Amino acid sequence: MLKHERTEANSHPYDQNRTSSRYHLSQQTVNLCALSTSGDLLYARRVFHTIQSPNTFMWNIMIKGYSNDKNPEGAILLYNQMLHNSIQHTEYTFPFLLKACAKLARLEETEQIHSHIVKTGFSSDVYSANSLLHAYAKSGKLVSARCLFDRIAERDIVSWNSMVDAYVKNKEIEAACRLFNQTPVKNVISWTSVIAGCVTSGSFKDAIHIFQKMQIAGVIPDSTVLASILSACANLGALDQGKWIHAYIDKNQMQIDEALGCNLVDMYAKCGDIVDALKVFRTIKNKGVHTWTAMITGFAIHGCGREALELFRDMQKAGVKPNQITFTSALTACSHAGLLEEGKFLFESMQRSYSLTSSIEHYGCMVNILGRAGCLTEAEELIKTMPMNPNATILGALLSACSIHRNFDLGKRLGKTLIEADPNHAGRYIQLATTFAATGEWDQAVKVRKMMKDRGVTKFPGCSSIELSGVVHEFYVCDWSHQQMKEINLMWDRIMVRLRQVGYIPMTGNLLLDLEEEEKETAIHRHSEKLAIAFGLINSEPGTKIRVVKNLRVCEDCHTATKLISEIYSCEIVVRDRTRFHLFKDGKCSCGDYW
DNA sequence: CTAGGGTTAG
Repeated sequence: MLKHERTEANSHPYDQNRTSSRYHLSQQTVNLCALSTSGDLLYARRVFHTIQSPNTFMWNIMIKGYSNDKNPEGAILLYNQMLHNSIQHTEYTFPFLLKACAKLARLEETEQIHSHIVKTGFSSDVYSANSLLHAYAKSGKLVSARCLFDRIAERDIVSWNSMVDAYVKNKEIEAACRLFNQTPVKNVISWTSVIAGCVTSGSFKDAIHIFQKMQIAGVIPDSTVLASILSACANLGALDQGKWIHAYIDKNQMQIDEALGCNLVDMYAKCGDIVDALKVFRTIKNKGVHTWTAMITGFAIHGCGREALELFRDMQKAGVKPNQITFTSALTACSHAGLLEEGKFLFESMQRSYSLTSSIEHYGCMVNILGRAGCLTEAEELIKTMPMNPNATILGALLSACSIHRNFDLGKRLGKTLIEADPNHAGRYIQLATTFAATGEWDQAVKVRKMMKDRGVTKFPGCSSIELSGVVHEFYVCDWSHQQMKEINLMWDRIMVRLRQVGYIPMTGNLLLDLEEEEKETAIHRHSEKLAIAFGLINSEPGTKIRVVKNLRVCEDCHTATKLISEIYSCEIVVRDRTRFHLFKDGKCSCGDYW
């Protein structure tokens, strides 16, 4: 096809008196259009096709232009044309071409190009080898990538970094760290790769630790690594660390690009500081969909449904189109704030006005919204009529709604289905046992507990963390290893005395039935958030906000106790749950007791 | 004219 077009161009009258300077002009035009970010690839291609016999340089430029495009397919097509026309390669041809293959994760083409590289004698070119390594990694061919890496005679820093990144992207974090440690000379990209690897694998503390080592090694952070670290801070709820990064950015007058701004907003929001999140958000110019979505999510997890929806409208006024994730955030906002009608409207408009397909997550949000409002039949109906099979999350959401609205028949049915579907999930057994207990069917409840025990299913350990002067302290259920455990126990005893004075009764009904009543009390008082709160009260000035981050959802007893503690000690306690924030103040919680 | 690193939900 391409050849044909060129033949047509050749017959064009202007081409009859083509001069050398005209050729240069075309060359420059192609160059400019194909390479500049604001360039016009289509136009470059048109001009390219008017050139009778473009040299390799021009072909390379065109391939490069395509390799940077959203759809780099054209690079491969052009390369085929090049082969077809017997155009000679240069060492510049392969890196661009392989970049396109990498983007498209095209293994077959990568392998073919590999053999071309060998045949044409470019195997020793480190640029081509590194590009090839990267393309193999993107196709998931770790073994081929490593094999190639081992054979590169003169490995440079890019070879090492690409191989580390190959392990990271294929979820082999340990191998990545091993290779990183062997890397002879490291730059900021080397460090970023392992740090990002830690972040994606959930090792947030490791990420921060490695970042500190990076600074000790004298490597200057750039905005990419800071974006990763901010994400780690957001996940940990490490506000002080995050603020330090923000100050670093300001002090060094670093440009706040989309990703950095987005992560700053996300960090403040997830660390419980919605005011600063909004402050940063407002200063960001040219906000893209990521940034808007991060802020909407921030409002959502704080239970600020109205604000989230208002921002959703502002976003569209600003001409930014919401994507599927934006809708998940907006719907989550509705579910946490109990906005039934708004949620329904959003869910419908998503397909109608934005032609976005609803994923199972969106249906999940709707089930939560309907479930919270007590529309259980409607929620069940939605699950039945949705185009995909329900997963455990969605049925779990309906089950929670059943418990809240005391629809035990449906609850029991769902509980059984869920255990069958996911027999290693402890929470499902507990949900079902609790449902039986609620209807007085103790023997059934015991049976479910026993089934869980027999199958060796164990609860995911609850963990709460609290940041104190830049250090994140973690507490696990029934873990006594913290240095200050003695003081924490004494503090908790004192808290208990005052709690009982205001009429608090430990809620032990939902606990393991084979424990004595006293043991049950001990067990719930070892819940990680209670340890963290006691620790926070010991180590901070009276009146200081106490911020706790929990990996699971807060239990009802802890929720009640924390409300009372906020009143007794006149302090604000912010607990970040698995799904949202709870701001405890004057004996009340911002979630309105629905979570 | 070359190669490698980041973000929003659940």
